[in-house]
Amino acid sequence: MLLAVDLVILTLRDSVLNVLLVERGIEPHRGALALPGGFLRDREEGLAAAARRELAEEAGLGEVHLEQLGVYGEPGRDPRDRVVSVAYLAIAPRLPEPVAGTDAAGACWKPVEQALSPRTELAFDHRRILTDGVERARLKLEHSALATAFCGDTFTISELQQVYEAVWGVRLDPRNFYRKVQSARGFIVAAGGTRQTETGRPARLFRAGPSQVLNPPMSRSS
Amino acid sequence: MLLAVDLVILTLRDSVLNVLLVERGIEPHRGALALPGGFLRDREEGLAAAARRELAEEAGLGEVHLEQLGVYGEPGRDPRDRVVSVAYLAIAPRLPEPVAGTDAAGACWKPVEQALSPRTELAFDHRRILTDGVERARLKLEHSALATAFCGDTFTISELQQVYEAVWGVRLDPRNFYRKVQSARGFIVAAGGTRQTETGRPARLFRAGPSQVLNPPMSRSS
DNA sequence: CGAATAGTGTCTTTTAGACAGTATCCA
DNA sequence: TGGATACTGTCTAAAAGACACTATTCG
Repeated sequence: MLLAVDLVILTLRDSVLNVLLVERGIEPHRGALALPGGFLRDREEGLAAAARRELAEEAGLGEVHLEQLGVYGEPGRDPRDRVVSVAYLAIAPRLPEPVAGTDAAGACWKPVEQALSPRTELAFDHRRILTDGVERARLKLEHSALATAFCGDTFTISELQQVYEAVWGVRLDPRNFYRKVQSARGFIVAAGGTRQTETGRPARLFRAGPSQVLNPPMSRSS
Repeated sequence: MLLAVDLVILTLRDSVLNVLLVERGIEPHRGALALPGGFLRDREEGLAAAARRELAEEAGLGEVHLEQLGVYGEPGRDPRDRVVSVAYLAIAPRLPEPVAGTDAAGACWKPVEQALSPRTELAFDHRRILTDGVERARLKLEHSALATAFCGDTFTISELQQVYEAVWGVRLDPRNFYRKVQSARGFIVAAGGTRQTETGRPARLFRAGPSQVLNPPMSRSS
C-alpha cells in the first residue's frame, strides 16, 4: 500500500481561475496531464509536510494557503498498486510568470474550465479531485477569508472582487461589494497608501484582516 | 505504514448530542476511551467500505449518513507504527437503546460535552478528530439537510428543532423555526399523519426532502 | 376548564440589491 | 475637458426576528 500526496493549486491569471498541471513523463497515463504530487518520501514525513515539499519542488511556491481536501483511496484508481492519495488544496497569489525554477519541467497553469472540459484528459481520478477542490474553494469564499489568499500581501478592493467573480463565475456590483467587504468585520484592514491603475482614481490598499470566518458571509448574487 | 479508519458517530439522546466511544482493551492507551475504528482489512477494501464495515461491526448501525472527515497522519500519533487514519463522520437517528448486538462490548454513548471535557481521556489524537467532527456537523446544519439524518424516517418539526438546539447549543423560537424549515424548499416534505406527544396538539409528520443544500440557510440565532 | 404543544398572522428591524451621485486620477 | 475607476449615499424590496393569536389535544 502506497501513500501519496496530490495538490490542487489554484491561482488567478488575467482574471481567470487557473490550476497547475504537470505532464506525466512516465506510465501510467504517460503524456496525460495530472495534478502535481508524489509519494511520501520517508516513513517519518508528515502529510502536510509532504504537501509543502511538493509545493516547493513542483511549483516553486513557498508561503501559500494550504488545506487538506480529502482522501482518495478507492482500489483500482492506480493500476500499478493500491495507492491512497491525500489531496491538498493550495491557493496562490498571482505569480510573476508561469512557474520559475520548477522541478517538473512540464508544469503549466491551465484555466480550470479548460482543464475540466471533456476534451482534456486528466490522469487517474484527478478530474474528480480537481472538481472537489474547485467546489471547496467556491464554498469557502462565501464564509471565510480565503479570497485574500488569491491576492498579494496588499490588494485593492476591486482586485478582491475579481477573485470572487473569477471563482464564482458571476458579475458583482462594485459599489455593493465595496460596502460588503468593509462591513464584514476583520475581513480586510486598511494598509495605507494607494495603488495606481491604468486609468481612474487610485484605489486604497488593504491587507488580510484577523478574521478567518466571515460575518456576514458574502453573497453569490449581484 | 498502516491505514486505519476511525468513526465519529453522533446521535441525539434525550436532546443531548452523544458520540459513540469504545473502551480500549489493548495497548496502547489500554483502558482509555477511543473512537470506534480499525485497520483496513485487506488490500482491496475501499475506504468508505471499511467505514461501513466498522459501523456495522462496532455499532450495529446500517443505513446512516456517512461522510469523510479528514486524514490524520502525523508521525507519532500512534506509538507502535506509522498509522494514517481516515476519519469518517456518521450521523445516526436516535436508537432504541445503547448499542444492540455490538462486537465491541465496551461501546457506549457519551455526551459530546462530557467526552471533550478535560477530565475524559481519549486515546491517540481522537480528541482532535472528535472536535473536528462536531465542528463539521455544526457547520453543515446551517447549509445542508444534515439535520434530518439525526431523525428517524418520519419526524415532527419540533423534533427537527431539537436537533438544531442540541448540536448548536442554542434555543430557537419554535414559531420562526417552523416557518423557516417550511420555506427552505426541498428540505422537508409532508409525510401525512400526525404523531401524538405527551401533551398538546398532535404534530404533523414530515420526511427528508430531495434537497441536500438549504436555501435559504438556517440561522444559529433566535 | 386549564395546561401544553402545534401552527398561523403580523409587525418591526435589519439586510440585500439597485442605482444616483461625488471624488480623483490620466490623457 | 472627458473618460475611467474609486468611493459614498439613498431608496426599495426582501428577509430575520419578536411576539400575539388560534387550533387541538389530554386530563
